[in-house]
Amino acid sequence: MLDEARPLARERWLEIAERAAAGCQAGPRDPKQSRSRRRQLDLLEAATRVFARDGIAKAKMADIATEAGISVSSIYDYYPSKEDLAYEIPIRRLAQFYAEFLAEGRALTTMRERLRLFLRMAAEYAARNPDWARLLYLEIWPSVLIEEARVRSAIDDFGRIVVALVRDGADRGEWSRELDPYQIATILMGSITHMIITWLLYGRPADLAGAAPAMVSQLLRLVDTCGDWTSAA
Amino acid sequence: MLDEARPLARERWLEIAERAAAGCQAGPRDPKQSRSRRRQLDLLEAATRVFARDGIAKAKMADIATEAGISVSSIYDYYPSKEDLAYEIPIRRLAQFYAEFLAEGRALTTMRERLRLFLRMAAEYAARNPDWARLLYLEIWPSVLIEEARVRSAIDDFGRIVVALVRDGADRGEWSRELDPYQIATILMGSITHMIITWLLYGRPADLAGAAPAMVSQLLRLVDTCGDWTSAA
DNA sequence: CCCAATTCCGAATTTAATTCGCTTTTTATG
DNA sequence: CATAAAAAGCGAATTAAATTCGGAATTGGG
Repeated sequence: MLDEARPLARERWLEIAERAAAGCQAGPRDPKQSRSRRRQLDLLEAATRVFARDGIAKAKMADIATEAGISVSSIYDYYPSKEDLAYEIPIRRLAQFYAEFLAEGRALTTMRERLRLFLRMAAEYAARNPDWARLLYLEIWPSVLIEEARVRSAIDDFGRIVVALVRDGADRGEWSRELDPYQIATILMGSITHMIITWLLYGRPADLAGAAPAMVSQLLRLVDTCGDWTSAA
Repeated sequence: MLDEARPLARERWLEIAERAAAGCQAGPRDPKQSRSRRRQLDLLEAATRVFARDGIAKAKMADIATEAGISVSSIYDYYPSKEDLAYEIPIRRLAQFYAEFLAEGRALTTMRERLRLFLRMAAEYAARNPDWARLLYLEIWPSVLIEEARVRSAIDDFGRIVVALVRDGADRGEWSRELDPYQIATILMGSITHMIITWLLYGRPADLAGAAPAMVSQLLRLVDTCGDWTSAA
């Protein structure tokens, strides 16, 4: 049943990560004039700050407009509603995140290293973009209400990539086929996102990006039959 | 430095769990008439359903009032705002959950078993009360905005208990002192809550309570120097 | 059965998102 | 450069929904 003679056959993770990195076309409006294009970016940045500070529900369009230096009604020339404005933010950044992962992940040789990279990058990306992370992890990710296909899909890609990496690793014989890929993926994603959320809410660990590698090492022991014991810094 | 002669010294988990189970006094209003007392419970149940279905932000007080069979303005005789109404729900149920854990946990002898129990119960409780779980895990837990001390404290107790169990276990020599209790607690809580969230959002695993024990076994391998390999069902 | 406390509710009031119609700015063109 | 069409911008309504208010109805003890 073992087939070691299939090193590069169907790399699930590549296919999924490529699609995820490409996503994010067809935004609500594509400004023709350059002033407008600049304003749209200002608007997105202002919205990110206000949403991160007040939460989507409590944030006022008036505050966002002031912060962006435009009028309230102009916002509606860019996005049909407050929610659509909020959703655009993770959609764009997630695609960028997946693209960065793809670029760095290609260069690696094992699924184990790619898994390590992906989880580490998730923490680093959050540490580098705290406002965006607040919005994504504390407001949008868990929300029941989001049927908006583009957001849902961008978020789901996160899980799909982790599952694909775990399965690809099993295919390559980097760990046992007995492991349930969904269970392992749940543990990996859950632990990292929980660490990020704890950091966002309580500021602990103080150095999120610094703590991530140790966490990831600890987690990866789970995919080994019997992990080594050195890395629990 | 090792002190094996301190088996029962200061059981952190007991102290914390007792306080957590006691919490939840001093609700916004304590009805004097019996009709009113009954109505308040109807109101909380109606609110749980509507909040779970629509989310706190989109839920309409009018819907809750209709569902509870009272008028909109009467709700304000019980709770000062929509949010306070929403917060009351997890406050009550969490205290009940901690009380159940305390009752069952006392009977056990090792911290390892208590940890296993706590995590399994969290999944079972969510599976038994899906509306409540939607509200807690998808809306309230991650919310930045909750400064309301009673909610914050009830939720924080969840983490405090897990950390306490991990530390008590180390004190008793059930596992290594080298382990970072915060890191381990993050993994345990993050994995379980992520499993619950996935179940709430996507219905997978189909049988949440059934899948929990295997997940917990897998997780507990992390506190062993080298775990056994049989339980990854 | 009656009174005071408690509970209840319909009708304002208020806040904030969204829409609308007109003005200003930009870009392309003769 | 002048100018018209397209694009972008805005203030003033409109609308939706939470919250407040002032009395009407109900309850429980005497």
